[in-house]
Amino acid sequence: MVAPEHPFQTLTGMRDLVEPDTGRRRALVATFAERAERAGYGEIRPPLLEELGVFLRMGEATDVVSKEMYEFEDKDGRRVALRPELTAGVVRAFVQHHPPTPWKVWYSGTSFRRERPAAGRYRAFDQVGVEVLGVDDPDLDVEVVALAWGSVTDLGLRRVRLVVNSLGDHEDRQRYTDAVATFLRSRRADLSEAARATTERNPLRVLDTKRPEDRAVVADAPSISDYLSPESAAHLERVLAGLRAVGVPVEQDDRLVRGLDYYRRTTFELVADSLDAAQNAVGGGGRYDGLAEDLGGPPTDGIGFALGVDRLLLACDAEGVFPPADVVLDAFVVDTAGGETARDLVHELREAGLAADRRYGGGSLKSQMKSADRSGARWALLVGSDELDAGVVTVRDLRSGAEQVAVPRADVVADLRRRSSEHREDTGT
RNA sequence: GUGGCCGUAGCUCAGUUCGGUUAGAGCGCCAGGUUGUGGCCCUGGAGGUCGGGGGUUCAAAUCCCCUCGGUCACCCCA
Repeated sequence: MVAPEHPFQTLTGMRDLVEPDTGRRRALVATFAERAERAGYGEIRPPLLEELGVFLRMGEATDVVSKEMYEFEDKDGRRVALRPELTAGVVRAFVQHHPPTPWKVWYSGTSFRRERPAAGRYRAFDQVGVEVLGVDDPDLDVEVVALAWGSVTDLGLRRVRLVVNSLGDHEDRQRYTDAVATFLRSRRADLSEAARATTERNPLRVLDTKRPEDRAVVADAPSISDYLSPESAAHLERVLAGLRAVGVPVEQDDRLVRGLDYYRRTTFELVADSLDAAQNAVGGGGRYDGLAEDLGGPPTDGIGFALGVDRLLLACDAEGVFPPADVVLDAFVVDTAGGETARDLVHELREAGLAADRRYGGGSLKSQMKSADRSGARWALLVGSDELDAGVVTVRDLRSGAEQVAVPRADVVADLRRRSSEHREDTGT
């Protein structure tokens, strides 16, 4: 081994997550999983690495495919890529295993995009989401969108809006895209240079530009609502009516387009008003009715969404909700009489289901008490030479300041269990 | 990928304008004050390649170039 020239550090856009962030993310995923499973969804964990072709259906013109994927040739000479999202992999799994439909799955996991990092945007990022394959019924759209909405409100977020639109079926979308492109070319002189380039590559993307000069032009652009087939329009109406019926506040926005090529008909986005406009989309999704066929399967309707965990938590911070929970310790053992009691007692406490820790390497009573205090433990269990001689352990409440008591060594675990359950009842935890 | 700003102790930052004693503060950490008691207070201590490399200079945290990382806007997207 040769020592590195520079200390190793995380790659650009990647980070080490530690407590309390890790615990907060566990809680977020648990909350999401609970809601999804209540609605009949089962968990799926597709691999992080897939054949490159699985992801190309997102659209060759999208940045995600054209320049942001971590792709390489493996030692077998296959073109492979780290997943930039989970939908394509889930649909690939559907095509590969042909499970009975409807197939309802939820997921949580990390994806990778080689972009310039920004607030709430990393090169390795976590999402939670669901996909449903095999159902063409607008009431399923209602279920999926309501699930996304509920997942956000479960966290306590209030300043989030749900925006819904329809891109129509394949033909609608194509006709509309052509109309938008024609319109934008007619107003070419008024557009920014970047928007002119986007017009030729992916005209719909221009519709949600954030540049003021382009926004003025886009305001005059044709509306998708004039290009929807009667079937697509009816589908959208049924979805909107359904969401209102179940009490999900929804806004319709005929300028909402989503980045990936596979979206058809229903599309939606969750926008956090508490975040800066650049990264305020905390989640989004929609129908992708042709995707399974594109991946070699039978024609199958599909719909799903993904929520960005980093942005959700950013929004939670901005609203002061869903705070990270402290790690709770029941007992901290302080032993200045040789250490055998600490060694044995923490083990007994843990085996009995209590959370217990101690300090290693000895130290004065004072310094061990400082460790006990910092640990956040509810009780300190003290063992000095006096206790050892008397066969007892001194139990000290570190929060109330109440008088400490001597408990026979043999009864300490049972005593702590009793105190702990009483304490939980008191605090309702 | 383009442009702006930033990088000094574990953390948050001062010092950079106009180069010049041993590079500082608060918090945190360790120890003592209290030879068996945490939090508050007092005292002391440890801890720094000034992101890295090169250059200019008698002299660089400070000026110049390159580079790495972060951040904001654009692009794109969760």
